[in-house]
Amino acid sequence: MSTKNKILDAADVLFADKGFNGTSLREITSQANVNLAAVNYHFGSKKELIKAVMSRYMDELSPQLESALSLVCEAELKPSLHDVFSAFIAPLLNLNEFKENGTSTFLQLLGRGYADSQGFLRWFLTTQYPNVFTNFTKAVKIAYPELSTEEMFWRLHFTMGTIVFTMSSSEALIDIAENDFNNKLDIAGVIERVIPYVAAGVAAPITNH
Amino acid sequence: MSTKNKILDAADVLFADKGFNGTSLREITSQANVNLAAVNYHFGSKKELIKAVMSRYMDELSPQLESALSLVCEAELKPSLHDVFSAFIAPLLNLNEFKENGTSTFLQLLGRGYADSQGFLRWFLTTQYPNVFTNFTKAVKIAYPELSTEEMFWRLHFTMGTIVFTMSSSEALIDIAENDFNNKLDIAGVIERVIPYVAAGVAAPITNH
DNA sequence: CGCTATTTTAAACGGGTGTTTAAAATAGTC
DNA sequence: GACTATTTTAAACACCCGTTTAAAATAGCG
Repeated sequence: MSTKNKILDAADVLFADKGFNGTSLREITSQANVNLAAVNYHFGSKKELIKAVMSRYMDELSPQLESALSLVCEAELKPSLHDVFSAFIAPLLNLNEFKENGTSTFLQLLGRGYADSQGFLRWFLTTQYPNVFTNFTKAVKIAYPELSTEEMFWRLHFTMGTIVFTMSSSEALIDIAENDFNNKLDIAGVIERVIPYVAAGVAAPITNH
Repeated sequence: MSTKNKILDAADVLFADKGFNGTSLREITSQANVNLAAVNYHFGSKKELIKAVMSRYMDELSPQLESALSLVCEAELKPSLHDVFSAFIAPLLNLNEFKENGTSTFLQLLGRGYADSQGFLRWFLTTQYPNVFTNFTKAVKIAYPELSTEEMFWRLHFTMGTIVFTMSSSEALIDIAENDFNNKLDIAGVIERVIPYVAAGVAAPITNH
């Protein structure tokens, strides 16, 4: 395997686990069994490495997500919000074939990206992969046309928050759930539980402000 | 003002803004106009300072929260989930009188605590202030008795995630919303919008797994 | 005032950080 | 096989970190 990929593989697990600021290049390179200077040689800087880690997932995910969402939009029957959110399941779970534990790693990385480094990663993702966002809002608009654009903006960000936060602490939550309820879930089980929640949240009745 | 309070006031704003790992003691002490060594003199270590920052808010918040929740539980009419979540509004907004921008600062800190430092703050809060959690689940149980304990566990954590994540990026979101919709919200406005969302999420119909 | 206890201060400590350098090793090509 | 281009390496760089030290300043009190 190339040095570049060895670094990426070591980096995304460590980044997901301990955050971007919480992971040093020395941890990454010793985990990857490569020289410290290799990161700056191949990627230029730590910041560029972070972008590369995210891009590897997004390049895999975003085409699948776009086609799944357009399938929902062009269906014969008007899709429900549950349909729209369910469109995310298959592409997300496919990341597990792309890389071991790919789904939870990616979602944890997403959570880290929103918390760390005051939003530079949010800017990177929304400017680099805008279609995912626009297609998603389009699908929601079809499923729930009464929702104003502003209300939708807020509810989609609440949804983003729910997913991202849940996944970034999913390992801890899965452990607690196993201890307290003797019910061993995996990441697919968590997704199964969060979809009805966010679908109902977005579908909440409109209140006057 | 005492050195101790000058440190606490500077620390919680910086912690909320840049995270615990992302804020150095030197930033804090120079912002507070005190000597670097004062942190270790008055608090012992950075970790203890973090606990002290959180405790200052929790000691103010948790009694109000407990009484608001018991009021909901002991009402004549069976409370709705919306009632339960609305019980949080007043105590949270009261933090603005306790300290400038107290509400959003505290909620941002909560979000940081869940992301940073692999959950030591979650442990600290749940062991130090367990009544908030038990009273809350009790209230939800009354409002929605059909929900199994396990399903409730998950939905309450989804809710926690929604709130915490939203608030930790609330400033950025408020800015975007103002630009795109010419609608200047404050933190109370965001809370007003998130309550229907989480109430509907927790109230979502039960699915079979 | 004089004495003790508390608090503040400047300086240093040991260690970790991302990044750069220049030499050594390897790969690719004529 | 010689020569260039790419990649890897060990070492150093300059800087920031949390913490500790011991002296100086201040406060409290009989």
